[in-house]
Amino acid sequence: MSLPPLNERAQQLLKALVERYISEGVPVGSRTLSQATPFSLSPATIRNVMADLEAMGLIHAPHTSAGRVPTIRGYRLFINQLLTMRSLDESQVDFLCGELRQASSSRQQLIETASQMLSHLTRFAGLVTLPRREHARLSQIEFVPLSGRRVLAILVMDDGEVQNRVLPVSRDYSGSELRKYSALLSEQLAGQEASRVRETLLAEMDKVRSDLNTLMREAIQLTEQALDAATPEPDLVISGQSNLVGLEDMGNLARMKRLFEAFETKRDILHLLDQSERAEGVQIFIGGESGYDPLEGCSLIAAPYHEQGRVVGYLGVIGPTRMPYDRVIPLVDITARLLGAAMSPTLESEL
Amino acid sequence: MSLPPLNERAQQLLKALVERYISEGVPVGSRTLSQATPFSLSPATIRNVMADLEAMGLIHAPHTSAGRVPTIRGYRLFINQLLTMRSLDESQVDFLCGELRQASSSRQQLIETASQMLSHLTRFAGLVTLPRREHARLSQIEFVPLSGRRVLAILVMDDGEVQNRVLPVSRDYSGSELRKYSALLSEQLAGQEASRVRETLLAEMDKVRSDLNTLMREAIQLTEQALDAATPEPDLVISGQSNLVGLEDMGNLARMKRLFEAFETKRDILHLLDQSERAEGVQIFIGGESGYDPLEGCSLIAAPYHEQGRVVGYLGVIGPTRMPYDRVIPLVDITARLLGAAMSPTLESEL
DNA sequence: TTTGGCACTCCCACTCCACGAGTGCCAAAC
DNA sequence: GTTTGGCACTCGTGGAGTGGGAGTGCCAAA
Repeated sequence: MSLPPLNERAQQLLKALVERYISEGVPVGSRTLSQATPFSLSPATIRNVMADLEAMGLIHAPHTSAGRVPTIRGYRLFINQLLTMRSLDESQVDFLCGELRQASSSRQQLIETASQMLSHLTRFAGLVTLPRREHARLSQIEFVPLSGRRVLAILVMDDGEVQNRVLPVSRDYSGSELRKYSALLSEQLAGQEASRVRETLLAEMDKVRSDLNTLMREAIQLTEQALDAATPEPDLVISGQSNLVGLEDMGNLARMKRLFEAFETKRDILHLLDQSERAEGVQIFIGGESGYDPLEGCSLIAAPYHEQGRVVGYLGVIGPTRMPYDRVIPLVDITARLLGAAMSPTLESEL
Repeated sequence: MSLPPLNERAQQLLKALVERYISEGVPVGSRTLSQATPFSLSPATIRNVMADLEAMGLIHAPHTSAGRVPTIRGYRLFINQLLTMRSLDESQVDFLCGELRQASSSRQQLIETASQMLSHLTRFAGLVTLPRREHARLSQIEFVPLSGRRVLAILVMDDGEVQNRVLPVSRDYSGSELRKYSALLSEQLAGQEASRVRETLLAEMDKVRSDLNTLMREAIQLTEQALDAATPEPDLVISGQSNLVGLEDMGNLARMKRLFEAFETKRDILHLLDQSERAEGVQIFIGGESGYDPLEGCSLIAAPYHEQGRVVGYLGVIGPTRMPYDRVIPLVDITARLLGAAMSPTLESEL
């Protein structure tokens, strides 16, 4: 697969070509490149090199008498080895910081702000997954009676996250009865990780099965129902989709339609983001590289973000494959850090 | 403005023309119309009538030798006076019913399902506003201590709606202290309409101002903070936006971009929906009729939906102005009714 | 190994043209 | 007075043809 390593000159020429193509959006010819490059080589020499690069599948000519355009493999090599990052615009970082700080009172708001910032600062689409709450600790359970054989269950996590759900039940419960259950269970379960609660419940259930302690039994049943109902789908906040409408290099309408369908489904994009689990830093998916069709012509720049030192979600940017990676990558990186910091107030000194 | 009323024949011709244009999407000529119309008139006669219709601003020729296309005024007349509704497809109604029933356990789910159904059944974009909860009654207030001088306030409404918010506070509160406040306030406020609670609080505050009853004072202050924070923006759920991508008669990309920006902003569309407050039934906004630019080329079919006999929100469809009104209008109508029924379980017999 | 030269290819924008659909108008027919 | 057929006219559409320009590959000379 990987051919003999490129020599220095070929690398520099590829770099110049990709940069030029990204900034201009037009196939790059040998003449152009000979002017834009530091070693003064004649167009003819450059043509020879370009022929090699094409043979290696790094660049490609749309037609005989056009310049060259990077292939996906070319972009990949460029990003992995040749890209020199731009330093972040300080005013942008300040802006980002400020907006996140302002939104830091609510988790939901924080996520939405981060997504909007990503789209606003890149002029592409911003994505942020909602944080996984597996490791949050249960702090309190409340049951509230509703009319018509329904009970409202409220699970409060120690970080202020609240999940609630209406449970259909088989008989009416009084408020005071439910308060008893709440007290009973809060005592039993408070401080446990939500993911552990189920086990504890099962164990507890075993204990009381033969028992005639129906009170405890009902309490446990209610809680199980609540847990079942309250485990939410992982979700995704997308902003600035409209930025992608009418970008000339997003290709034809049919492709754009598929992309927007993917935005609505969310599922596949979430799945893709999860793949960046392995890596710690910024990950880049180019075009349909990952076998995911709707992203053809697009790239996804993604990074995990942390809370209390644990990866809880991902954020990123979707834009055309021909995007200024040198600006976008650092931006995604810093946004992930800042969001993490904003979500872990005790560790705010981290940055 | 409104010229002498059209005679029967002109009306029928206009009707035929609009129907034809909606189904074919191509300017309609006199020859075509003469074949498609019951009274057998020659093309020449029809041309005379069409000249009249054009003079009245009801139809319009894109260029000299093209057929005619309805103007906005033409569509308006068609919809108000000439349109014959199609009866609903029974299998569609069944489907709709089933999906809504399945989602009826959660309000949020119900809204999302309704929106998706609208977009799925029309193949355009579906909109549903979140229900206004002004008249919901407060059922319970809870405060939960969090780390770092933060308190979580939870407002539970009697219909199972829960609003919660993290409040930054000036000192740490203990759980037992907060429980006292909860009890105090729930007693005081439970059963009141949320919109009234603020008044009550103000009155109460007056009473205790000079008093040294700091407990009550703090409780009131916390509640006020919670109320301030918990009044959510009215929001809008949009589905099937991608259905509008690449619809040939949505015009150019720039227009589509504006439309998608409007979808992201939501505010203006919400505002527009609110205008249908006056009317009880289905309302139709054609193109930029309402002076709202981004909808140029589109129409909005909207209807209010009810809960317990009160209008609490709106739903509708956005599609190209050239849409099959005879199918979409009844669909929006029935969806509004079904959603209302699903949200008012006690009145389920309504349908 | 690099370079200049040269023939070649292909896209793009432009023009020209024929065709067809549809119109407006007029005079004849009903 | 209304309806109709006829006719000249207009205009968009699509295909063919054309010249220019950009860029290439290859070759022979430096």
